[in-house]
Amino acid sequence: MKEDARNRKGVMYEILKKEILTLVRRPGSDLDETQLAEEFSLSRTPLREVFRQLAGEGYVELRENRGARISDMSHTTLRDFFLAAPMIYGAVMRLAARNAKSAQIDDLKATQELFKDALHRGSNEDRALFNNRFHEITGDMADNIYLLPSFKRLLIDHARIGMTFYQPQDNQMAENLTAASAQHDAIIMAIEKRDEAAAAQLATDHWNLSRNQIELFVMPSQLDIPLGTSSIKAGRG
Amino acid sequence: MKEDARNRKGVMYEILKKEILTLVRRPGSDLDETQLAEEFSLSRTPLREVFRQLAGEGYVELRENRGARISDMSHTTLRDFFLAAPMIYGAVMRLAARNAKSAQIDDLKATQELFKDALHRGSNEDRALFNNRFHEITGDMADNIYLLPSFKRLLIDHARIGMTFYQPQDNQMAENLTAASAQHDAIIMAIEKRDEAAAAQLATDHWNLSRNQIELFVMPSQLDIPLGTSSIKAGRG
DNA sequence: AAAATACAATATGTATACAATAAAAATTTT
DNA sequence: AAAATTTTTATTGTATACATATTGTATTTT
Repeated sequence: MKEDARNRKGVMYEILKKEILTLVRRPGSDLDETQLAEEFSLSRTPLREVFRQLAGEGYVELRENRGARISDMSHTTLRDFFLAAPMIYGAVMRLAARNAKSAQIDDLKATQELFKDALHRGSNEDRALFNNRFHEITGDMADNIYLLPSFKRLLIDHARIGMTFYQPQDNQMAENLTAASAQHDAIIMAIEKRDEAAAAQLATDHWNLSRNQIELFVMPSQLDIPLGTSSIKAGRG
Repeated sequence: MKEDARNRKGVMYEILKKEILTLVRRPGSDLDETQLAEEFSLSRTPLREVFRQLAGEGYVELRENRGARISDMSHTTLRDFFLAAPMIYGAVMRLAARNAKSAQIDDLKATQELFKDALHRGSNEDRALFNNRFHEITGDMADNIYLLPSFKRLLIDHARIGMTFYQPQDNQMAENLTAASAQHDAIIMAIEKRDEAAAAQLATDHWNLSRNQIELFVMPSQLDIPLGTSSIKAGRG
């Protein structure tokens, strides 16, 4: 952690973000001002400013006179997420194909390589973080300040949902990760070709894959018990 | 301004928001910490926290070591706005029709009455603020945390664009305001009937009306000069 | 005189002390 | 002993003093 000694505030901001995205800090858990101030060698004043910024971006929730906590994930989270994500992300991808600058495309390719590397190494944290970065870049490419706030909010929970549901336990899950990586490659190509329709379609495909992955996780082994048991699948409706 | 004497921070937050929405504070203008601290009888510490919160919501922009300023409106603002608004607002309206609680519908009706009253009185500020409140309520009705960030960001500039372009100078503009009010009534009805398709269609209609209004403003009098002059309309493409 | 440097003034960022509020513990009352 | 009240402790919020960075002005150098 040889970051600039003067920029402790920015360091804390980045570390907290990463810890939230990778579920090192659990949704709903409290943030202790005094303890964090100690940990990052910062006084409470700049620390509280970081809290407010993170709150504005959706990482944490602030409660008057009662401290900050990591943004919670409720039972409606998945439903709300998959309701909004395809639309927002479809729009972002379409605009990314329209507006991407070549430097951004280079950045996207480099990030995809890091993502693949994390896949090989089997590092869940890095995979989630580079995947997050990959999508953030597409957001920047789209270059529309009105879409970005929701898109970034989606990416936070996308990472956290991914950390929860993408723990390759069986063959099918591992294959899905490979498929996701292939989709990234296809996304890069569509953007490079300025093929808006293809980009928008790939966004949809990407979410469908996510949804399938989650269903695999929620319904793991198919116990094959014929009658009288409540189905987990039904419980999600 | 008989707000709670202890809650000066919240008062400042609300006042700044209103002043930004109504263009009392111009886009791009600086916020002086010392002066505002004086004005609201607050020390710089809580003041800066409010800045960061407003920045998170898109009202102001923070620049390191260089103070805060009101979020700017650039030449691409209108284009970006009308690109994103119909989609986001269409989705919000559809969900509002699906999920609205009856207390929220009552709130919406009450706000619409205040909006109409402001129209009659000819108060541009109140019209913009109650229109803003009207749409905020539809956002709450939609009840999807992933759509809200972009929706709220849109509403900020919707209010500011409205303050710029809805200054009834001629008959056509005044008629458009009446039409907007009628659309609000229709929106309330669609939501109350849980007619999602109608609600989504009204969202589209509402933006088309806005776009027409802006064209009226940008091309005011039709000077009728035949040749050799550059068209303002072309300049916007 | 123009450019570059050094200095002064202003504004922003951080630390700390104190005040207000909420939570926990101990005491009193029933 | 259970409930209610008071007291204590911990945590959050605010003010102020100080440190650092930026901007504008004056001085020096070419």
